[in-house]
Amino acid sequence: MGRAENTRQRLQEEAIRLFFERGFDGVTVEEVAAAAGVSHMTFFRHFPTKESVVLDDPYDPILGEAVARQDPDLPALERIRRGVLDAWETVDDPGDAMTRQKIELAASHPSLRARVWENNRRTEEVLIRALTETGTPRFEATIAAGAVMGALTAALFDWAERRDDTLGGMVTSAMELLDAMGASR
Amino acid sequence: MGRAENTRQRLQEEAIRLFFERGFDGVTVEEVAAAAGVSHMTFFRHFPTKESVVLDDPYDPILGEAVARQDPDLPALERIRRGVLDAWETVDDPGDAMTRQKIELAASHPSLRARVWENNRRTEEVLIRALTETGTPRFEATIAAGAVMGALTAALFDWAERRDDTLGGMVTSAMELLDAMGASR
DNA sequence: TACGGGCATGTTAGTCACTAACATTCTTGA
DNA sequence: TCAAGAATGTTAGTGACTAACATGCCCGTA
Repeated sequence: MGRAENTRQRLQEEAIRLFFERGFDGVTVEEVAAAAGVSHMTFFRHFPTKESVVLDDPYDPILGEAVARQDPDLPALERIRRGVLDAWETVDDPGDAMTRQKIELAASHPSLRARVWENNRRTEEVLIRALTETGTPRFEATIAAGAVMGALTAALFDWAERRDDTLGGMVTSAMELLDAMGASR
Repeated sequence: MGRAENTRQRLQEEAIRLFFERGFDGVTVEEVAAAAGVSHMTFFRHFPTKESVVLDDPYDPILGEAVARQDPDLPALERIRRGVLDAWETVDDPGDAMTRQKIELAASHPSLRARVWENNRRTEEVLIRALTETGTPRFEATIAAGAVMGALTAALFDWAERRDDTLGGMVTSAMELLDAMGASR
């Protein structure tokens, strides 16, 4: 691990620790940088915004590939739904303490939640591309991607507040519910 | 219209005009305030953030009531879907120029999009309440609300970029698509 | 009409996220 | 060992937003 990588990791750990202790607004970037033993400029060289030190998860490519892998004859919503479940199994243990803390933090503060949605936008674009490249009309792909990401994110924030299930269990039951919802017509 | 109301409206009109001319980042709050003939403090007394001068639409209660009105025996997703369509008809002409400009602006800039999502959160809570009060389990209501708002917002941003339909037409076909998606199992 | 109280606004002086420009110190390969 | 080049530091900003306090304006009432 190079010097930069090491600094980056220290910044992230100290940031999350401090945000948990005193809240996101209760800690300045200066303080995070000081705790990691660097100046505030170094913080911003590693993370473009204060929020991004909490939210830096690059799931997108895995998700896109998993969706692209589904049977093209299935409806769009179903392909994304199955892709999400497949991708979930691929990822190496997202149930660790650090990830849980990040999700809790993200759910706890407006400006962090807002960034989560902005990240989702990138993910939605990946999903839309995976679908349209296999024949789904663009608008349909857009709606399906929005619906799944909306449901998933709502579930994630709900989970962060209540935590009465594992992360994986929550994702699975969210997708199952979404599946069952359409079944009544 | 009182003095305050008048100031507020001037601020909003000047803000949207300037944001369109020079971009959201190309205009400072100072400049918006100056254009409206007030100081920057007055701006912040009327709008809590720079973003909120663009995003101040209180649809939520109408939507909540429309959803609550639907047949409780229908599945959650379907009740929200129908509620959205009903509420759309209730609202007095949301297809006017100002609204269109606001949506275009909102779609055009990351920090504005982020606020849209944060507003959606309030709307989702209203939807969840309307559903749970008529017997839908909480988690199911959460997923359904997230899915519909996710689909709707994705459609809205897509529309802002392409504008090859009316707003109302887009909302209707988005809801129809969402409806048709579940139909295949 | 004068006045008094409350509401809308102004002034000033901050804090904090974030950026640009330039200087300094490590680190690494030839 | 000695340059690059990478990583970091320093300094001086800009701009969103806040707190505290001062001023001006509009209203009903005496």
